[in-house]
Amino acid sequence: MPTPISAEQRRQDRDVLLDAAESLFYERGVRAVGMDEIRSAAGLPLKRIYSLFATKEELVVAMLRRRDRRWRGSLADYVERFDDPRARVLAVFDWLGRWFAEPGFRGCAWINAHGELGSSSPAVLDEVRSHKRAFHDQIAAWVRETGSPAVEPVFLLAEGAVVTAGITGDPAPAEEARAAAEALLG
Amino acid sequence: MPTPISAEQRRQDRDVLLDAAESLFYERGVRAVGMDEIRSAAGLPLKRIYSLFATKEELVVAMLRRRDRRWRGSLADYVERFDDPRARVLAVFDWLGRWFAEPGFRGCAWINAHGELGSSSPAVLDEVRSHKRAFHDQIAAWVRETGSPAVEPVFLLAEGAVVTAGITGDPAPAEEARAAAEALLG
DNA sequence: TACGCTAGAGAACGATCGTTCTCGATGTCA
DNA sequence: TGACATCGAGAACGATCGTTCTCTAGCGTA
Repeated sequence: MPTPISAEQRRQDRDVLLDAAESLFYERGVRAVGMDEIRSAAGLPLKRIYSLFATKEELVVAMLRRRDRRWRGSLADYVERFDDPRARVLAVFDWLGRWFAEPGFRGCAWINAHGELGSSSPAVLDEVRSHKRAFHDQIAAWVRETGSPAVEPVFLLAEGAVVTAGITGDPAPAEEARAAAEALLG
Repeated sequence: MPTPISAEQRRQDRDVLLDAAESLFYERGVRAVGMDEIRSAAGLPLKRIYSLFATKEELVVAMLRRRDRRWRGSLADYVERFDDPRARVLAVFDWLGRWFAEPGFRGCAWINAHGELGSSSPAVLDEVRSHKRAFHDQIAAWVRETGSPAVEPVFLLAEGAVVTAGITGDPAPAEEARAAAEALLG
């Protein structure tokens, strides 16, 4: 066999590819970014890209899935450094506030993907719904620990803050939502 | 002059065109819908379309603007049939719940447009921001009438409910947000 | 009636899309 | 060393995009 590609090389290429795809898709939207641009950003031959993901749609789904793992992992890491259940719930909004203030923040990648592709790609729709369900359940578990029944309001406040900060470019909704959550937790 | 087009014909064509564009864009996203499809849905020659709007982007902006007038008008009509300030704020969520339950509901057209075009079209971005500001200010005025300072939380709850109902397809967030608003108004 | 203009229908244009194919280079095994 | 499998680079493909152009039909005016 001449020059086969190692499993490790594949994993590494996959990561590089997903990095490029994620930042381009997030920045400009999915349909606005062509495969050629992803290719040049990733520095990978098109052939290799299509050997890793058969279609652009698969690449989008894989990118959303990896982003979900990282995004929710980072959130959990931040939140669970606190011991007090109430502090944990409020920490969610602090974490969101930091995220909103990051340069290039442009709202929620899943909400954006849903608006653009939700009606034409069942696979993307599934991925978006499963991310939102997971985020919801994460919040629900933390809220329940406080003994408060305000699970849904806290989730809706978080979603509202993400969307509003994404559109206005102002991270203030994180603090506003945090204050409201504080009041709702009682 | 041979067969010139009356101002009234233009207005009527404009409406038919915006109707077709609005439903197609809302249903499938902007980039997913081509001008030819809009043409056949509107039953208008391409030439007329481009005499009404010079570019697709202008058509999108005009469609968002007209939708904003209608959407906020319908909300205000519903809400302002109530006299009690508190009832008015809660009525916002009832109105949202009815909207969520409509067939074909697919979230907020402005949030969707923002995710898809916000980073590539300044005109669309402006339109989205101005709609959100107007909706925010509408809610703010109603909340202030109750004497409660909970302006931002009520707005964030509404936004969170719209986004969540749009993704899950379940209108329940309207009631959940309504209950939370009720608690926050005190 | 003949002319001038505009509207309609849709072909055409150049660009770009996602995806596949070609082809020469490269390195491995018999 | 020679045969061959696989790779990278990017041309090529067919489809589709937004937009413009062509051409004919038909009306209003002289």
